[in-house]
Amino acid sequence: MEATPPTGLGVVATAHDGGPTGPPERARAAGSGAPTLEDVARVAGVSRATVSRVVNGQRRVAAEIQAVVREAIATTGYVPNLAARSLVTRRTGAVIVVVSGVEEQGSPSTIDFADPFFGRVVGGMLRALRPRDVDPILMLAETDSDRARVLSSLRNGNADGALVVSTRGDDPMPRLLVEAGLPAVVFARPGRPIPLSFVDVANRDGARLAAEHLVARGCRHVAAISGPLDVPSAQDRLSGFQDAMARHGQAFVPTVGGNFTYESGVAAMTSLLDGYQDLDGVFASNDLMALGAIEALQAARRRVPDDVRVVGFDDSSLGALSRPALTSVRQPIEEMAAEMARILLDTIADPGRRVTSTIFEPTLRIRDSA
Amino acid sequence: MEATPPTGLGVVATAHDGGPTGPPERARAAGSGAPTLEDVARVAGVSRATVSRVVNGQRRVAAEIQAVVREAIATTGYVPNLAARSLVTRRTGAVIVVVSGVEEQGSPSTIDFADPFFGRVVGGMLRALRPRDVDPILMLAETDSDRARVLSSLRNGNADGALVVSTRGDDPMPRLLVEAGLPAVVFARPGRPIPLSFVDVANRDGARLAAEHLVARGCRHVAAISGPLDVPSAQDRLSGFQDAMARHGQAFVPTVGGNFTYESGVAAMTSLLDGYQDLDGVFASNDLMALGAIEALQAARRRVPDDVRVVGFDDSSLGALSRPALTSVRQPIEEMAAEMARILLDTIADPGRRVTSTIFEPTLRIRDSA
DNA sequence: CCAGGACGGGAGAGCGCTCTCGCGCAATCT
DNA sequence: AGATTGCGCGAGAGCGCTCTCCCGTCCTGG
Repeated sequence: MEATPPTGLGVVATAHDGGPTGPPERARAAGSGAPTLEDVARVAGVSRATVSRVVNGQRRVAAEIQAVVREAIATTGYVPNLAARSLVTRRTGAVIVVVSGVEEQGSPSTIDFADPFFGRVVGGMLRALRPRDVDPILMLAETDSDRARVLSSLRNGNADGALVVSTRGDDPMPRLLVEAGLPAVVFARPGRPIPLSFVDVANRDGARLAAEHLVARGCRHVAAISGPLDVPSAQDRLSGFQDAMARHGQAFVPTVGGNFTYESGVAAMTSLLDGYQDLDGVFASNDLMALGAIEALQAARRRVPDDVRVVGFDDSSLGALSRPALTSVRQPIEEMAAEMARILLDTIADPGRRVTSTIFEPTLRIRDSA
Repeated sequence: MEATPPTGLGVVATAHDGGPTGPPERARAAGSGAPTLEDVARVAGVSRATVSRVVNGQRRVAAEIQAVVREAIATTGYVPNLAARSLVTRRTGAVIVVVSGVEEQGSPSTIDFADPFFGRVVGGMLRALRPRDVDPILMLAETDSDRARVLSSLRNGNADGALVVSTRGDDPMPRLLVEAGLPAVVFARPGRPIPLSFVDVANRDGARLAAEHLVARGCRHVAAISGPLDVPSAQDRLSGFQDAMARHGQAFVPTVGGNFTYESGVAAMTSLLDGYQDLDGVFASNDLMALGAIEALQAARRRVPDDVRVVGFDDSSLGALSRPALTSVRQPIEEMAAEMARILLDTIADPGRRVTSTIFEPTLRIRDSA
């Protein structure tokens, strides 16, 4: 591996040792301060083009000239100006991470930044982006104007592509991106089928895992708390769970819908207890609702897991810390996010690339609640 | 819904209705697709400079010409190319959000993206940045080379400034930024005093709130679980708590140090119980440790809050969801983050601006644990 | 009635970079 | 030996934008 660009605070200037051929000019011109290609070229005694070639490692450059140029780069503390580069290459080395939600009347936003999910996704992307020297620009997309802003940023090369994390099934962002022909990858299968790459977890398999675990633990009367059914993943989790239970003899699974919040979990469980006193197992489509369900169960004097077993979905850090610790279906969020980044980068490099999807297998994280 | 730009790889063009004065040229030149200032100028029948003035609202432009230009902009679907603009203005309209940690031998990173703190900070910044059309670029800074990368990005105008969130007291990032003379604002007072703007919460006041609450609830034998004392905030929280207790007659507060993790909270509490059986109140320097303390207390058959009252610090979402729900000192993270963004933007706009610090008052969020 | 502003607009010079083109030189082929 | 190829380098043209000049026009005051 050849020496990476030296960087070094950049402040400069390892003493300029009156280079071999270098004229007695200063390494830095008067300008704004940062050394340019021109400066490096002068110090190295070559042309701008050659320095550019060395920096980008494009065409072959004689070894000795390379050495001289590299030294000149080190001497001047040169770092490429990305605006200038991107102006001509039409590549920015940046992608937009769109956190997309749909504005609601009730709450100010569907986007909950305190949700650890958010950080885990971004963290996963970062780990995959950084090695390829790509930086993520964060943008919110709640309103139409937000979405327009994302689109124009992309359209005039402010960024090379988008990684979209939606909080709702009916989010228009993915469709807009496809229509604009922009490189993008979304987290979770979009509500309507569109030609767009995505990564997802095998939601049905995760639900099956939960079902089989409850059955194995001896549960005979289980219920489900589902998410909003317009969200594909909620849909899959529910039907996957129902199917698996049917396969184990329980034809009918009492189900109440929630909206992925803690409160909705409490409410759903309460209403479930109203109609079905003999429940001994519950599957909630996410951890927050599972936690709410546990709260409602305890309020109703049902012990967890002794009387009723509860399984969640997400394996969030909340579930690990609550008591009883929550048994939950784990989706490898970080890896999924990293894969999104990889797919996007590949798509940007080769726009003709087919739309792909990668489905990750969930695992069951068994703790105390079931 | 109006017809969105017809797709096609951005190829084009709301039907050009043979504009008023427009020559029969196409609105878009052959080029790469995106319309440029030149295109707009041609359609509007004015010069590039005039269009630029309208776009940037700089000098006065005759009202009617403005109208013509605006229409031309709409017709062509023009959006400024930020790379080109930034090349000449040396402003990018982007800031770097540096999530900074220090590499450790043990764990792969001190940065925990699953921590809701992270998302809340970013969310707060976003809300303040967006109205001023500035986008955050996310960067990790764990290694020296990461830090060098942040610095060079800044130095060559890849971004205008940095918002730094450190996870450790001895983080070198703030110092490096100051030395390089780059605009930056950090979250929480830096370990060593340096001329750098920051926002923080009045940690001592928060600790006092906790102390007074415990005293008011009748606690007579309280202990503290502190964070690493090289972190200024941990230091302040502890001494603030000790001082406040002293003012209320308890001269000595048994203290055990933790490292802000759940496990360290469990360990600290366990060791505290070993030495002091009659404890009736505990203050932990963050919620995670408070939660750990509660776990240890319950394991030792102490009821919370009946036997021992526990107060945490952070008012994290975890604390709200745990049982008993955690009483905690709340710092307005989102507002603090927003303030960071504002200070940074002001500093960028006026580099001569004094270094400032804004300290936020914490409040006590009383729930069930105390 | 004419000089002096004030103001609105155009021309053009770059910002720092990449990339195509062409030239010179050495190595290879006929 | 001459002709041909190929390779490495330099020259120079922009990428799309802003901004400083400068010039023409209109308004105002002496």
